[in-house]
Amino acid sequence: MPRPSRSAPLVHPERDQIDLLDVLHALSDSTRMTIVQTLAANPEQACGTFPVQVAPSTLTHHFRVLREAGVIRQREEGNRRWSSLRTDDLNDRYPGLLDRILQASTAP
Amino acid sequence: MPRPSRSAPLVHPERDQIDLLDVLHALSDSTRMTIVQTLAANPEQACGTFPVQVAPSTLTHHFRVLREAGVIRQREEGNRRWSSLRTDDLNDRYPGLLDRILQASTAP
DNA sequence: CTCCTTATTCGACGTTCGTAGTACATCGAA
DNA sequence: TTCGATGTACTACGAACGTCGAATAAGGAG
Repeated sequence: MPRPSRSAPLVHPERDQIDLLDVLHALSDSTRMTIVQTLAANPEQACGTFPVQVAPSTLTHHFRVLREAGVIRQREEGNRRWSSLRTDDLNDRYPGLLDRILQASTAP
Repeated sequence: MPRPSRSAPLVHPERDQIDLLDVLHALSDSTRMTIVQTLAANPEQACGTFPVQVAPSTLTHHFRVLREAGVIRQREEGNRRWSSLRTDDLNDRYPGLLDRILQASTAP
């Protein structure tokens, strides 16, 4: 099936359904960590504007992993898909976790 | 090869060599998370005394993943292998990370 | 010494993962 | 309308993962 656009809405877990192990797994990949770091600096960003060197289909896969883990939220606008960190939801469910991980990701 | 005991020492990464993505990956498995939670409550514990329902060889595998990620330290004493959290090393390299993850792991 | 406990290595199995190529649908501009 | 840009779905493949059983080795108790 091609891109469903308006027919099939994007799947996002509820705040209370976010699973810690899924979050940790989602963040344990270098490409996805780069995506999250980029989103931490830019509140909202289109898919194709991330500094990663992977094929577009691979990028789609990583965005889905992050989205289904509850780390990011995606919304469609025209032809683009905008991604943003679910900072509030994550801070509410796992206080301070995201900040610590992002801080740790900058260690040498 | 059977257990090398004294010949091949256990492999532990140096404090500065601990990689965040390896840590997150190590903690993204439920069995290993249970191990870490148990070690957080008990300072040192023998391998066979953890509340997990897996085969001994599987347990050995999980301990190796945690050890090579730098999450735990293992030392041999007689016939037993004692495991402990590398709390100081982790706190020094990634301040607060372990505490946040452990705190998050208790969320309903 | 013999036996049991502890924990390992090895090999095997299914599953999941990261990656890419191809085809395709949508949008916007020329 | 045509065309390019954007991003996805599907498919496939090799690698890594979680799991286990069997064989093995070392230590401790009898």
